[in-house]
Formats: sequence, C-alpha cells, structure tokens
Amino acid sequence: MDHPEETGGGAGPTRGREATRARILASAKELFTNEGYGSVSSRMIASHAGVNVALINRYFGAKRGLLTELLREDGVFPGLIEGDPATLTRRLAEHAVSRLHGEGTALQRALDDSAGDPDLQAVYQGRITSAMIDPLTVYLGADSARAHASLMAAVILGLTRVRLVEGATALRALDRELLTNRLQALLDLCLEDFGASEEPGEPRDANGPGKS
Amino acid sequence: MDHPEETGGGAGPTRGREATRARILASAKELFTNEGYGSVSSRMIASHAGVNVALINRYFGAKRGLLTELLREDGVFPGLIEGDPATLTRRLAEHAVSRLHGEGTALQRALDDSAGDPDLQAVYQGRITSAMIDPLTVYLGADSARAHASLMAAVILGLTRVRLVEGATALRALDRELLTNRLQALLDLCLEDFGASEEPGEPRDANGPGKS
DNA sequence: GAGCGCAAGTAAACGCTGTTGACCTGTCAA
DNA sequence: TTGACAGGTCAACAGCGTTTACTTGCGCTC
Repeated sequence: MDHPEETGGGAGPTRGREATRARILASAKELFTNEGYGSVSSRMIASHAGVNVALINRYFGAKRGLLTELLREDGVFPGLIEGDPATLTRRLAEHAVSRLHGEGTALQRALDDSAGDPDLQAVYQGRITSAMIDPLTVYLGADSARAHASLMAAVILGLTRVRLVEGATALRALDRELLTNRLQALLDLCLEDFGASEEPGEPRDANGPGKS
Repeated sequence: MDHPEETGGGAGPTRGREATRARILASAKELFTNEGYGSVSSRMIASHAGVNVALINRYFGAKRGLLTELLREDGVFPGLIEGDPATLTRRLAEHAVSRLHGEGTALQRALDDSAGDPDLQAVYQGRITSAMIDPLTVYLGADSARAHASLMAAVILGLTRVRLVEGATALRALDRELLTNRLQALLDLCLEDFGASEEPGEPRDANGPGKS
C-alpha cells in the first residue's frame, strides 16, 4: 500500500497509484474546464494525462466518477448555508447573482455550460439535494421546511437554467444591487409560511412594469 | 413487410414519402414517451417504424430533427401568454403547478425527464426563448421587460428542474391551491418594477417559517 | 539471491451510438 | 422501350464508454 520514496520524493512522484490518480484528475479538471464535460472523451483525458484509458475506469469506476471526485473537492455550494439566519437569503441571492455573472471556479462555469449531460445531471441530482436542499431543510427546521427549501432551490437553479438557455443578457445588464435585492425578495417570499397570506385575486402589477 | 395498394387513401398509405415520414414520427413519439429521449436510439425508432435507419437522417436531418418536429406539433407552452393581462401570472402559476404534478402531454413529461440530453437542451434553447421569453417580453412591453420575462422564466424552469433533481415531493404534497398562490406571488414579484422598492436590510422571515 | 505474488499499467477488443455514401428498385414520363 | 428519379436499402465509418486478458515492475519471503 505505502509506496516508499517514489524517486526524488518531495514534489510528487510521477508513477504509482496516488500519482496516477492525481494526474488523471488534474487532466480531467483542465480539459473539462476548457472544453466542457461532454466534449471531452475518456481517451482524451487519458492521453493528456499520459496514462492508459483503462486506468480511468480502474480508479474512478467510470467517466462519471471523475466528475463526482472533482465536484467533491470543488465544492458547489461552499458553506453558504451556515451563518447568521438573518442574512441567509441575502447570501444566497448574492451567490446566485455571482453565478449568473459567470463568477466562481472556472470548473463550475464550465460545468454549468455542460449541465445538459446525463452524467452531470446524475451527479448534480445527488449534490443539489445533499448540499443544498437537505441542509436548508434542516436549517429552517419547520414543518414544511422541505417545501420552502425546494422553492428556494427552484429560484436559484432556475436562474442558472435561464442563463444557460437564453444567456440572461437582460438580467446581467441590470444593476447588480437591484437584481440581488429582487432575488433576495423572491427567496424571502419562498420562506414565508404557507397559508392564507396571499390574496390570489389581487396581483400586484398584472399589467407589467410600467406599460405607460 | 406489407405492400398494400395504398390507393385506398382514407386511413393513409403505408408507403411513400409522407407515409414514411409520419410512421417514423409516430414511432419516435411513442418510444420517446415511454423510454425517454436518450435511451432510444435511431435504430430502435427505425425498426419500430419498419423502415431503414438511414431514412431518419434523410427525412429529419438527424435524430435531433425528430425532436424539433415533435415539439413543433406538441406545443410546449400552449397559448398561455395571450389572454387577459390581469391573470397572466395566475395562468402561468397554474401551468407550472400542473407540470410539477406531472400533468400535460405524456411526451412532455417524458421529455422533462430526459431534459439532460444535449440534443434536448439545444432544441429547448430555441423554444424557451421563442415560445416563452420572447412573447413575454413583447407582452410586457416595458423597458426592462426582457429582464422581467427572464426572471419569470427562471422561476418556472427552476420548478421543473427541482422536480427533476429532487422529486419535489414536498412541494407536491402541499395543498395545490396554496402552492399556486405562492407561485403566483413569486411571479408577480418578478414583474414588479426594478428600483428602490425593496429594502434589503429587512428580510421578511429570516428565521424560517415558524421555528417555534 | 531466487522465486513468488500482487499491484500498476497496457493493448485490444466489445457493443453501442449517430451518421453517411454507394447502391438497388419501383414508378412514371417521354 | 427507355430513361430519369424519388424512395428505400445496405454496409460501412468514426467515435464513444467500458471491459477483459495480458504484461510489466516492485517488494517480500524463503
């Protein structure tokens, strides 16, 4: 198991289990970041890493395994949920706007763009639930917490989706502060107790924002 | 294979350009509906339709062409946007909730579930913009109409996304009327004029819906 | 030191995909 | 009768993710 010395030591060996694993992972990260997930084949990763294709499946089970691993270290929703409850929606809104503007890890951006792929879908399926909805649910801790959390997730994910599908040029052109405020208001609204709080017959602005 | 006269007309010939096209389309629809898009291969469609694989590409350019064609007749957002402006958000909310509950065309449901596929993504990319965001923008007709429309689209698409990724069990367990009301309120909020209307420092319910 | 044994790495294939170009074939017009 | 041509077929292409059987290299024990 433990591989002694590994020639030269220090900076890192170029052979051996851990070294190879790391090399594959690094290549995958670089290629996914630059080309997206779907456009990068197992063979490309392997040849870029200077290893055999079969090793990808040996070490990561399948191409999808690479994704899981990369996302684990990258952290899709880094500690947004812990913290002062009073500013939760503000933090989430800022995070979402930041994502909308293409900020965040280069890998995150690339994966957002590849979000179509079934593999990504499958991996996100777990991550969004476990890294976002579940913690939110626990955090809120009320009866219908899960529903509130799901609603918030919908708003946040929907924004990513619109960016992907339409470009969200108009949204990105808005004053950032104003957009963040609006988003926060939406998230706050997601949190409000379900019940008789709304009056459906009385939309606030049904004619649009200033039809003039 | 059967080689009838096809002069009988009426029910339709089984050979000839239009007949073959229709047969392929029907098979694609049936298979996509039952198995999803990604799991159905060109060869499966062809063999189900009793035609040669090459004909799919001859008549529809590619597998993706089948999708485009099917979606054209199916109508993803059937005339929701025209109508009384005062009830626009209500209609959209009801539509979204209905989709959330898995109602709508069987094909729509199936395609929602396959939404991952790059092909679907590409086709939806055009459709969501042209069948939802563009009309909404025109409909609203204000300065920042596009931004409002994008925001509404985000909420609606996000809901689909959450259903896909998490199941949205909690949301579907809610009283349907309450959920629709909340959704309508969210959409109304999307429509409000951007400006100094919100006070970001004062979240409505930051501790969650009744931490008790 | 010789030989064993296992982990690391490799080569070649498998079965599948969407797609294409060359080839038949039946029907209709000249 | 002959030609043209649309409709239909077949076999192949290039690529994919993945797997199986194999070779190599290294440490450990006898």
